[in-house]
Amino acid sequence: MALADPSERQKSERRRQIIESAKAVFAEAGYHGASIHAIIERAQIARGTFYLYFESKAAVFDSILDEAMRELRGRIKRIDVETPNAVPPQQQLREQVIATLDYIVRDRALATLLLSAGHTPDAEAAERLDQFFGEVRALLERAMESGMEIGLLRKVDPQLAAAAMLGMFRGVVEQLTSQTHLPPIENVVAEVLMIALRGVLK
Amino acid sequence: MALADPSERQKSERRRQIIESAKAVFAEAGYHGASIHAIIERAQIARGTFYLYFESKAAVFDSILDEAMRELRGRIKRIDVETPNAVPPQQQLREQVIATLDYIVRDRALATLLLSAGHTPDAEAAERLDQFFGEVRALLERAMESGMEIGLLRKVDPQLAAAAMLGMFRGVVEQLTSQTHLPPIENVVAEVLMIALRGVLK
Amino acid sequence: MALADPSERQKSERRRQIIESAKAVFAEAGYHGASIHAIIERAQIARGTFYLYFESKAAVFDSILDEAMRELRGRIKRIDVETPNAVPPQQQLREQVIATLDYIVRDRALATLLLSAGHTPDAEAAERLDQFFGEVRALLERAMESGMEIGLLRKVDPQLAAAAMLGMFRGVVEQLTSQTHLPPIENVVAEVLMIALRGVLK
Amino acid sequence: MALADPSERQKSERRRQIIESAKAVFAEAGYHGASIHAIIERAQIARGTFYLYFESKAAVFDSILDEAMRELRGRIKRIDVETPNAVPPQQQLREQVIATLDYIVRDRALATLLLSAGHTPDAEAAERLDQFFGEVRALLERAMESGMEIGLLRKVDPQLAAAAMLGMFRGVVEQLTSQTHLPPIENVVAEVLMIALRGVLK
DNA sequence: CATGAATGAGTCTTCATTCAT
DNA sequence: CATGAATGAAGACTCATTCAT
Repeated sequence: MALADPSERQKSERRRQIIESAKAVFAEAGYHGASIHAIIERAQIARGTFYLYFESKAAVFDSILDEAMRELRGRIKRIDVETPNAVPPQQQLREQVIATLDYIVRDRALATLLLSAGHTPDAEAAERLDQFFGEVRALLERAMESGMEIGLLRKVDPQLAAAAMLGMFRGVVEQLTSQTHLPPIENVVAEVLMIALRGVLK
Repeated sequence: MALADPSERQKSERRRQIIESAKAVFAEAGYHGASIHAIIERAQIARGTFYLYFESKAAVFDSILDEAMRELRGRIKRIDVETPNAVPPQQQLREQVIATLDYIVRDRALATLLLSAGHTPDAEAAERLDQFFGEVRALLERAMESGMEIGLLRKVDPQLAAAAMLGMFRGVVEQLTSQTHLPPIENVVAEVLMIALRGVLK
Repeated sequence: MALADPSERQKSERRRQIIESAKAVFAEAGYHGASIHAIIERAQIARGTFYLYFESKAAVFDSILDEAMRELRGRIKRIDVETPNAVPPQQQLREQVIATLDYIVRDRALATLLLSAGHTPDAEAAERLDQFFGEVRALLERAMESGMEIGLLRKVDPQLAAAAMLGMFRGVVEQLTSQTHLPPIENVVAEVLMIALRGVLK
Repeated sequence: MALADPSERQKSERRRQIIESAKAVFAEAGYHGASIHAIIERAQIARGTFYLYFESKAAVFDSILDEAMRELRGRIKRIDVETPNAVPPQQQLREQVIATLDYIVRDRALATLLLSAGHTPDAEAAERLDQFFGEVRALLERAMESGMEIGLLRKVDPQLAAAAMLGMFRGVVEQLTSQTHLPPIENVVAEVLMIALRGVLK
C-alpha cells in the first residue's frame, strides 16, 4: 500500500498539516481573508512548499470541502422503509442525523467553513457545495415522498419540506457552533427531530 | 419638501441606481468579489461618481443592509396573545411571515445578500447583520416562551427551537430564490407554517 | 481705467478673495496638500467659479508667486556707490533689507510659501522661483564685486558670498516665521547686517 | 556575522539599490511627486519587490532621512573650548564643517532632499527633519553662547545668529549643488567660515 | 456669471503565484 | 523536496478639471 512507504507517509502528513492549518485559517478569516501567508505561518512551512502540495489557494479549500462532503455522504443514506424486520425508520433517521451532526459539530472550524462556503468567490467550490446540498435535499425529498406513500407522513410539498428540514438543521448547527459549551448531541437531535416531525404546537 | 426639488430628486435617483447595481453585484460575487469596477459598470457611471454618493465600498453595502433591516423590522413584531378580541395569534403570525417573506423574495438580489452576508469579513457589516438575525431569533425565542406559558406550545428548548425556525425560513427563502417561477407566497407560507407548527408526521 | 468699471472691480475682488484663500491653504498644507476643495471652501465659492478665475491649481500658485516676486523686485535695487552725495551705501542696503523682510514677514502665509515653493511638483513655478532667487543672487553678486572694486569689501568669492548672504536671510526669515511674537524688524535687520558685514568674531 | 551570509548580503544590496533609486526620484520630484512607479522603474524591480523591502513610500523616505541624519550627527559635535592643549577651536570647527559639507555635497540627490524635505506633508518625516535641524541650530546656539562667554565672539542674539549661520550653510550647499563642477571643499569651507566669522566688510 | 454633479487618470498597496537556488 | 525572493495583476480610493444647467 502506498501509505506504507515512509516518504509517502511523510508526504501525506505534510498535506494533512497544511489542510489543518488552512481549515483553521479559513474558519477564522473566511476564504478571502485567509492569506497564504497565514496558512504557511501556521503550518510552519515555506511559501513554495505550500505550492508543492496544492495547486492554489482554491485547491486547498476544495480539498477541505471534498473531504467533508465525502465523510458526510458516508453518513447520509436512503432510509429503508421496505425491508421487514429492519431497524424502524425513525431510529434509522435518528442515527443518521446524530452521526452527521456529530461529525460537523465536533470540528468547529469545519462547521464554520461549511456554513459560509456557499458565499465564496471560488466559483467551483461554491458549485460543488451547492451540488452537495442539492443531493441532501433530493434525498430528503425522496424520503418525504416515500414517507407519504406508505402513509407515515401527511401530505406536504416534498420540495418545500425538504428545504425547510435542511434549513432547520443548518440553523441548529449555526446555533451550536456559536455556543462555547456543547450539549450532548443526542439530546439536541431528539429535540430537533421532535420539532421536525411533530412541530411546536401542542 | 426636500425631494420636491428636482436636483434633490435626481440625486436620490442616482443613489438608488447605484444601490441597485451594487446589490446585484454583491449578490453575484459576494462582498469581496464585488469590485467597484463591476458596480460602476453596471450603474453606467464613472468611478468618481460612485464616491460622490458613497464613502466606500463598505458604505454601499451598509446602506443596502440597513435599508433591508429597516424594512424587515417594520414587518416583524411581537405577537399579541393577551388583548382579547384581537386578531388570533396564528393569523398575526401568518400575516407577518407573509409580509416578511414577500419583501425578501421579491428582491432576489437582496435575498441572496441576506443569506450570505453573515460571512463577510467586513466586520462591522457582519456584526450588524448578526445583530439583526439575533434580534429576530430573540423575538422567536420570546414567542416560544410565551406560547409555552399560555399552553399553546408544547415544552421545547426555546433557543434551539428559535434557531430551528429561523433556519427553516432561511432554507425556504433559499429554495424559493433558486426557482425561476415563484409559487404564490400565501400558499408557501401556509405550508411552511403547517410544518413548523405540526411537523411532517401524520 | 478698467478697474473703475464696477463689474471689473467685482471681478478683481473675487480674484483677490480666491488668491487669499489659496495662499492660506498653500501655506498650511503645501502645494500638493492643498486641494481645490479646501480653497473654494475657504473662499466660499463653487467649484466652477474657481475655474472661471484661474485656469488651474498651478495657475493660482503662479499668481501668488508672481505677485510676491513683483513686490520684492520693487524693493530690491542695485546699490548706488557712485553718485556723490547720495545716501551712504550701508544705509541704502539697510533700507532695502528692511523693506524686503518687512513685506515677507508681515504675511506669514506668503513667507511659508516662498520658503517651500522651490520644492513643488509644479515645475514651471519652481523654475520661476529659481529664476527669481537667481536674480537676487546675481544682484548680490554684483554688489559684492563693486564693493570689492571700491575697496569697501575684502576679497571674497562673490558667487559664494552671495549664496551665503541669501541663505542667511532665508534662515532668518524661517526663524522669524516660526516665532509667535515678532521682534521689531529694524532690530533684526541691524543684527543680521552686523553679522553679514562683520561676522561673529570679536 | 550576518552580512557574511550571501543571501543576507544580497538582500542588503537590493535595499541599497532601492534606496538609491528612491533618493534620486525624491530629489527630482519631491516626496509627493515621486511615484512608486518611478522608483521601481529606476531600480528595475517589480512593484511587489519594493514592498518586500519597505512598508510604504513613507518608509523609504524615512530610511533615507534617518541614514543621512545618523551620518551627519556623527560629524557634528560640541566644540571643546576647555581642555588645554586640545585642537584649537577654529580648527575643530573647520574640520567638522568640512566633514559635514563633504558628506552632503558628495551626494547631490541627498543634498536636494535635505534642502527640500522640511516641506513635505509626510508629517512624521517633516517633524523628524525639523527636529534634526533644530538640534543643529541648538548646537550652534550653544556654541555662540560659550563663544561669547569666553570672549571669543562679540555680543549677538544667539538664536538669530544660529539661524543665520545654518541658513548660510544651506545657501552654500544649494549653490554648490547647482554647479556642475565642484571646487575643493576645503577652499569653500575656508571662505565661508571667513565670511561667517569676520563678515564681508574690509 | 455661478453652480456643483460628473468624470477618469493616477496613486498606493496587497497578495496569489512562480522559479532559481 | 524545500526555500523565499521576485513578480505583476488587480483593487480601492482621490482629486483636478469639465460642462450642462
